[in-house]
Amino acid sequence: MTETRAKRGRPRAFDRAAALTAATRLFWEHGYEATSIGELTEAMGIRPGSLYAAFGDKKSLFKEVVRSYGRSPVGAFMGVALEEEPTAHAAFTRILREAAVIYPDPAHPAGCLTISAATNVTPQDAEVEAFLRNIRNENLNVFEAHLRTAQQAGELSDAANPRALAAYFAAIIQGMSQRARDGAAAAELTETAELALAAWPAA
Amino acid sequence: MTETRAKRGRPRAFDRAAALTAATRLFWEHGYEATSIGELTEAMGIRPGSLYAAFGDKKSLFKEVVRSYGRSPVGAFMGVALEEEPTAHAAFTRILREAAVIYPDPAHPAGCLTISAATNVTPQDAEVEAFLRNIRNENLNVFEAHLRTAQQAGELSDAANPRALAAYFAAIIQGMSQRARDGAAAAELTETAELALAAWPAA
DNA sequence: GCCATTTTAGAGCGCTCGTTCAAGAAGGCG
DNA sequence: CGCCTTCTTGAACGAGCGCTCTAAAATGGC
Repeated sequence: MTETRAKRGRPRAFDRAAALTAATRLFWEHGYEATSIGELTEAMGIRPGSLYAAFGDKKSLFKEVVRSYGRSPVGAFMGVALEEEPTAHAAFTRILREAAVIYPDPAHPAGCLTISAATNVTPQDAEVEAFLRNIRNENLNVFEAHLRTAQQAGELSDAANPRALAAYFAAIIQGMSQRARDGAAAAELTETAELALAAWPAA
Repeated sequence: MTETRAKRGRPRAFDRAAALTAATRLFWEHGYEATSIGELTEAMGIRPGSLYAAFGDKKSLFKEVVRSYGRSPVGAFMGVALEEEPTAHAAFTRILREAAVIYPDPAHPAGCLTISAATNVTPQDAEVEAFLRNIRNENLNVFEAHLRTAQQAGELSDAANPRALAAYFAAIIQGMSQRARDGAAAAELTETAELALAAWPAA
């Protein structure tokens, strides 16, 4: 399913990973419904038949894009910070500071794909909207769990509310993504990150 | 242009304001492109010809919806708070606390129309996206001007950065709107608002 | 060398989109 | 009343949508 070497049949003439990257860029920039199959095939350098043979329908392609994005450096930096930093405070500090630099990076479309790629959607694509919403709410649960663990370890004041703090960080991150899409530069977002960190409960 | 009494000709058979409200609800819920003329005419209780005669094309209708929303209680609460509260701190406290209650209010679609109604858009409707983005960035400028004035009046520490503080509040408000659309209740958003207010610079 | 298998290119499917048009209906005004 | 103006209705326009189909082309296995 992942990288099975085709034995029989005509070999694929295009780079599947490169095509997926091109699709990612389009969905990231314009969102799910505002990206047409025609734009996708042109950017991916293939014809519709090849797209449907390699990725299934548009919905499947989008979900594969989202999964691939979640494994990429830009999409996974939060999980990496939570894993690598020794304390919760260090982890969230790093998350906000990195988001401030990553979100407006001109090397890719602004903001976070998971946050902004399926916000305006027709009723028949509500499933796609829910797919991303579930990821966002699951990330919030990861934040909460991490903060709760930190509290039990004594890193975080007993008076603090892990769920409330997690929701606060989720909101500021989503806001920073939106601001990046509205043109905010890394300098502004870094100031926002520093101000946001003032909410960390006093020891 | 606003409410000119029609003198000659067949009178309009529908309530223009009620139709605008119905359109507002749809655009608010699904966004600009994900709302079709067919859905609009059905919700407004009119036929396409009547829509085009009364509101112009889809873009014009949307812009009128946005302007009308900006004059409604839900759309204007920030400006009201800035105008009514005696200090900048009181104003932003009120803005965040009210947003926490208004955004998830089930009496209307979740979140802020200006923030979320044109985020995913095809290239040919980029103008509509820019129309909302300009409003958001203009609101940010209003925040900054208000904070700058407060600083000159001695309400805000000289060490504070009005632009950075304005951008921070803009980000948290946009994040709260997104969280409301993701299902966050007033209780969670109120906690977020209180945490966000911790960023206010010490006197 | 042929067959089975897979991918390719390109045309085209049914459907919905935003928008327009022609004809009829409903009021004010002479 | 009959005219002028405006609104309503319902059908229809061209364009683009997601997706599929047919044939030809390109490989490995026998």
